[in-house]
Amino acid sequence: MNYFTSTSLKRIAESTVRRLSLYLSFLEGIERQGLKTISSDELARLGGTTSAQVRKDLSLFGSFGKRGLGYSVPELSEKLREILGLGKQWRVCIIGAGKIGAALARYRGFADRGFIVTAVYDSDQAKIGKRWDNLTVRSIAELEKDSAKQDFDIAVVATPAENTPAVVKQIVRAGIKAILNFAPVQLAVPADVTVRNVNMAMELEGLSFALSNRGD
Amino acid sequence: MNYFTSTSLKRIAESTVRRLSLYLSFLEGIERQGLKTISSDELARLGGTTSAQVRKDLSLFGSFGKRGLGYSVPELSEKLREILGLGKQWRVCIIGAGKIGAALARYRGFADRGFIVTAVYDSDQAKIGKRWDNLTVRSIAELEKDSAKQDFDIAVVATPAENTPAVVKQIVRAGIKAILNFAPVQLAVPADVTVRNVNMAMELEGLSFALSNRGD
DNA sequence: GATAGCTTGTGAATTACTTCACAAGCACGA
DNA sequence: TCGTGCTTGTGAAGTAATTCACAAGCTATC
Repeated sequence: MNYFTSTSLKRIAESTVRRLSLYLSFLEGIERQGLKTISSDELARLGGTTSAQVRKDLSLFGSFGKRGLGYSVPELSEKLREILGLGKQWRVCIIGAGKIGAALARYRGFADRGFIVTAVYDSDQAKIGKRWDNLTVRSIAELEKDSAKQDFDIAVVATPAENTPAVVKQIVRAGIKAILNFAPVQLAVPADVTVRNVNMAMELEGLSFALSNRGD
Repeated sequence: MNYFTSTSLKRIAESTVRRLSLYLSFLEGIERQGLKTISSDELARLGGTTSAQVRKDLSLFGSFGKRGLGYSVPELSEKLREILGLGKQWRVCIIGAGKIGAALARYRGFADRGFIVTAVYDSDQAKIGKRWDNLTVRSIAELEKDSAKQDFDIAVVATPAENTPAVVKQIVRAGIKAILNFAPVQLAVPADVTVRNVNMAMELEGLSFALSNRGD
């Protein structure tokens, strides 16, 4: 199923997708508590939004609730997992075997959600060949060739800012269409490659701004 | 200077603040290259946005450019640092001495930008008292009392989901007004507390969604 | 000191996102 | 079977963010 083409022609906003993700995490908690149904109003309260927003978000993909009753928790979870593409396992490679790369390679949250780290790359000769748990750090030069075999879905970029543009070129050349970027630079990629940035400096500066500009 | 009250009455959107942060990082790179001026058009290209957007963002805070010339790189950097509140040092405490907390405590990027980690807390007796570089892990029970002395500006939450609501209550009670949240839950805080969430699962799911819903 | 060439700053127009508000539908009890 | 109470799904209205488009202003050159 494909929500850009078959179901609807609407472009789905990134903010909507973030909320869907959030709703799913709430539903999983609620499922564990054993509750069977939930209303848009309760979901909204958990997510800090409005019930209309919740219903609108879901209505972009279909009609999953029952009037008068709310949404079936397991059914809606399942639908959200399907919408978000969490039914399958995604093959992830990490580029950059520094501190962040190392932390990510060990991060349990990846595997828990079906994101399997299958390789780690670096350009530093000193790091290439080192073993990390069950992975061996490989040369970035091998990425394109490896990708042909392993068919990576997602590349995680955890390289120093200055190396990043070159690394991104190689990722694109390897045909990978999704990038999770931890480097503090904006990536230049073709339109068919999706990038999500995680940039701690930016988050901290947002807090700094808020603290500096409160009503006092 | 306070951009909510004195300069303008406009509420500044989070997306605007993110972009300002991004512009600043570009300007710093350009400054190192020794270039003296930059146009809104060049900044826009670096940031993947439009020149009108750049000019609009900056115009919310004043008029920093010269028609025909562009913006002075050092002058605009300085203005942005001022707007973002980066002139001073912010006192940061980390709550949660697990893997993420440990990685964050050592993260150089904090100090580089004026965010000084001055304490680490946990509720686990096994962790309390351990030394981390020049910090000792303290009991979360001490947070409120410590904060009265140390006056933390920002709390970084890196606790397991289930402990997080209780931890957040203590942060709020300690009078801390800004939280960087790594826990995969939505925080309930009063309106005068600013929260930024860093949630890797959500980013990955965004990529998963994009991969699942491309035109094919 | 006039002209040409750029680039800003900003109202107006457009596009995107959120909220309102209510008809329609379901469950349950009388 | 009918009525009551609740909750969805969704057009319409409202709000927010982005882009357009152009007058105004600066620099350099002749």
